Amino acid sequence: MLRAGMIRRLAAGIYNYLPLGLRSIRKFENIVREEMNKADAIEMLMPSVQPAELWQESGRWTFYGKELLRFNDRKDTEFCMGPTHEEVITDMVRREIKSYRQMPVNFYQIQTKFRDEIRPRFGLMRGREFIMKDAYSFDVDSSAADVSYDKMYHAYMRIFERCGLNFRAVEADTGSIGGSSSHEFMVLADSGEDAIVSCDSCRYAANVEKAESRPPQAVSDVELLSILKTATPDMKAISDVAAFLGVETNRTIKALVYSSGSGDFVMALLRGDHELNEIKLKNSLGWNDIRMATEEEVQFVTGSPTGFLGPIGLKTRLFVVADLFIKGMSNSVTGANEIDMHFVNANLERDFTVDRFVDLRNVEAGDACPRCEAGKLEMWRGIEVGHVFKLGTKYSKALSATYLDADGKEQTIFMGCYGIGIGRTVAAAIEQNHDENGIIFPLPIAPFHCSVVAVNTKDSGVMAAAEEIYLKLEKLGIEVLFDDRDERPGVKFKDNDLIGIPLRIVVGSKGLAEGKVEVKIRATGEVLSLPIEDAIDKVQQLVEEALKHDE
RNA sequence: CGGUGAGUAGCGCAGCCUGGUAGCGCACCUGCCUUGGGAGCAGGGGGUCGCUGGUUCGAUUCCAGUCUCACCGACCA
Repeated sequence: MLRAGMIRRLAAGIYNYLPLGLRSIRKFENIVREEMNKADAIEMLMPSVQPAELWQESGRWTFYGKELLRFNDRKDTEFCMGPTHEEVITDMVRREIKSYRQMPVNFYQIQTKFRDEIRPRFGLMRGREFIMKDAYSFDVDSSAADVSYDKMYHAYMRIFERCGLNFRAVEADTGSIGGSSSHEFMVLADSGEDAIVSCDSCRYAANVEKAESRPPQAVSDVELLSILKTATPDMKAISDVAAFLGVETNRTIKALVYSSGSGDFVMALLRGDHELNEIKLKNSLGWNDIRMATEEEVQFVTGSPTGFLGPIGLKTRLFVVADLFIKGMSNSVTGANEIDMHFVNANLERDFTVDRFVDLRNVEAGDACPRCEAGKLEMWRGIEVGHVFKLGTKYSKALSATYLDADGKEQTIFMGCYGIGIGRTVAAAIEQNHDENGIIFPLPIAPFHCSVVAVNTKDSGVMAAAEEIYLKLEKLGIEVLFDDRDERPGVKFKDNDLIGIPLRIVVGSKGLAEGKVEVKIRATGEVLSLPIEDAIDKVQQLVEEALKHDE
């Protein structure tokens, strides 16, 4: 986008939207608006500056951390730049909605938000200031909220389908927004920041952060060998230990110590060749924060340096959670909590105990699908462009947003919230659709549908024909960019390719002598030499086809 | 916040080690020429060398501090 002159950086993570970029953004906004309206959501606009007291009321003033940009006004009252609007909308709704008869209702807005990201990058993909569509639904109870959620889910499907994007809706972790369940909408692109999996035979799809792993049936009747303590000098990594002892890494158990940041520690056990999913661990413990324990902390709680940790012979009482796969393991290798020592033939129950079994590992490509018998998981990279949440009563309770039901009893409102990163979606569309010459915009969000290039601006015949075509197309409601710059043809072609206009009509003196112009389709590279009127018809037909969508 | 690197013309860079009044490519302006895939020739404009202080007769260059940015890690639509 930077190269194509669509945006320009003003400060770290903060961008100017140039005319071309803005056109694309507006295009997408309008698609979002149409589909939201169609799904019975009502547009409104909330301020980007929000009072601290609302955030204190919901408890997120302290919870949200540093990416909430805070500041004081002249009276020293605290404010923040809104990173999201749950508090504001809930505050509004608790004043306005009093009766079950006022629901269901869904409000949305397209607003600039600000999150003071630690590390903004990739242009609009992860800016600090960004445009977002957010919607909030309010319902009388959980099942009504599910209906609202489904409506939004399907509206989102339509939105991204209309943009011609290759995407997946996946189950996701709810992060700091909270709530009971959520789906993310992921545009598939190799440069995506998120890893997602989908089943090759059923409809299961999830973010790797969330994706469930299915352990194999526990193998019974394995002869338990007697446990042995063995010297493993300087063997810290699982691969080293396994190689040294001559076993596969999947016969080893690795132990990791994590800290809540507020004095709590936990030991997590995983099969040696598996990877810990910190989010699963965090959620299973109900912690707000999680980080790996430091070398000193590990020494303190286990009495051993890292690299030789295990569940046997811990120095202090430590809560031990184990991945589900641990259940099925026997005669395993594990650290002895002593420098340069490991146990072999360690067995659950006999040699060590586990406080809780939880799904802790990251799934991998090829894993069995957690939902169906036949399926295997495939892995993709994706860019998160939309996210829908069932919030339940998290905010309505905190801010006491209630209504009176048919019996006149006070009830808590059930909420849902639904976001789409506007700028990010446009950026993701480009990420998914480009080649070495530049952007290949899907027509519905391209800044223009078609361009008209006059090869030689000094040739009055060419200019007249080009202008005529331009005017005729405009009259047909097609968005046309007229490139009448006095530049060499090569320059104009390159620029057209770069900014990704889907269709291009080239008017040159040679073709014009035969009454023909050229229509080029950016996506396929297809070139058609047609008489002027046919070319116009062709463009109109292609544009209509691309904009068509189910009502 | 941690690690790394960089701030010199609009953009990309050189110069700095070994102090002596700043240069290259692209872009820009003028003229000629050229017009189907980023042409050519000639001429021209443009810099408080990130900022502050120090050393020195003299600092883009050496020293100290400071700010900003980029890349890599933990957070996120």
